[in-house]
Amino acid sequence: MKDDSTATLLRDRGFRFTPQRHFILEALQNADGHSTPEQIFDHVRFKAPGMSLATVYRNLDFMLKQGVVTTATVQNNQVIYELKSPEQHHHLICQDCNGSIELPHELVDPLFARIQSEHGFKVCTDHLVFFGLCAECQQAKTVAL
Amino acid sequence: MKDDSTATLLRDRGFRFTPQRHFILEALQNADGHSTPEQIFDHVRFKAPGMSLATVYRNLDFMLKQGVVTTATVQNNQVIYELKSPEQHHHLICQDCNGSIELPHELVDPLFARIQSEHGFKVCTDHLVFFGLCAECQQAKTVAL
DNA sequence: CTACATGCAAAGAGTTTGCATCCGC
DNA sequence: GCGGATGCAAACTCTTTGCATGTAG
Repeated sequence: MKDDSTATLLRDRGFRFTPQRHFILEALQNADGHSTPEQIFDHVRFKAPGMSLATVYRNLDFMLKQGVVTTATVQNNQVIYELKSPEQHHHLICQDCNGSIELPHELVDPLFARIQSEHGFKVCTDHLVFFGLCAECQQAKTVAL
Repeated sequence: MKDDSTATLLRDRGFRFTPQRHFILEALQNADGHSTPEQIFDHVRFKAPGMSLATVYRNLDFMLKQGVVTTATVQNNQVIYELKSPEQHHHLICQDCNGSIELPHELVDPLFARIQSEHGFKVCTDHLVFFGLCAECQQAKTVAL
């Protein structure tokens, strides 16, 4: 359970580990990869009816500051959250089936290195999301034509 | 003037080339790289007082559909627009000085190729924006410490 | 003259905030 | 019991939409 370590972490810093925070973390664990605040709220509302959407927003922001979650802004102007994991990675999201694939940072790093060497620019975005078509959906598209 | 060709394009398709559209294109040309709807509105309001923000939104959307402009969603959850240019490129935006650098697609393409070969995933995002620190601001940061 | 466009204002979606109350530690 | 956290509702920002009017071609 990711919960326990996070609970300890927060308490050590003088914060509390409330049921609400527990359910939010749970939602993030269940959604493999990425969740919008709305999706998290849907999960959480089911577990703890009466819980407020404002609490979801406040806690996502709070956990972001505490380094428990990361965020990425994606195409359709939505913010997604995910649990921060030890190895840095990114996501490929299929615009047809909405499935998500993890992309290890090793593939992206050469690009960032070239940007640094050729433009002197240090990329700070630590979580990228690329939209496109997964193998199955590409296939489906080709067949359909 | 980019205007002329766009005017012809739109008219050929049965649309009009209004002064408002002219000013919006002008704003996009002046802002080298990227503009938010708000920034475009600021430019345009100066040239044509009385012009509506709704018109800016409507026309950005319209020109996106017509293939005259492209869009990208960036970090702080803002949408930026830019004139579609013949060679595909991306942007590096400095989070300190807000300056922008063009990144040719050639640098990004190897990554997309690897994503395709290793994950069978075809990336469809055609305009990326990476946030980070430009050379000068990195320097400034280092000195400051 | 006829559709396409515009301006205005109101409506929507998504997110933040103030304040009284609650509850983890 | 204290100070952080929550719920509720109102406020705020960004964007879209309906409708009457204007205007490019």
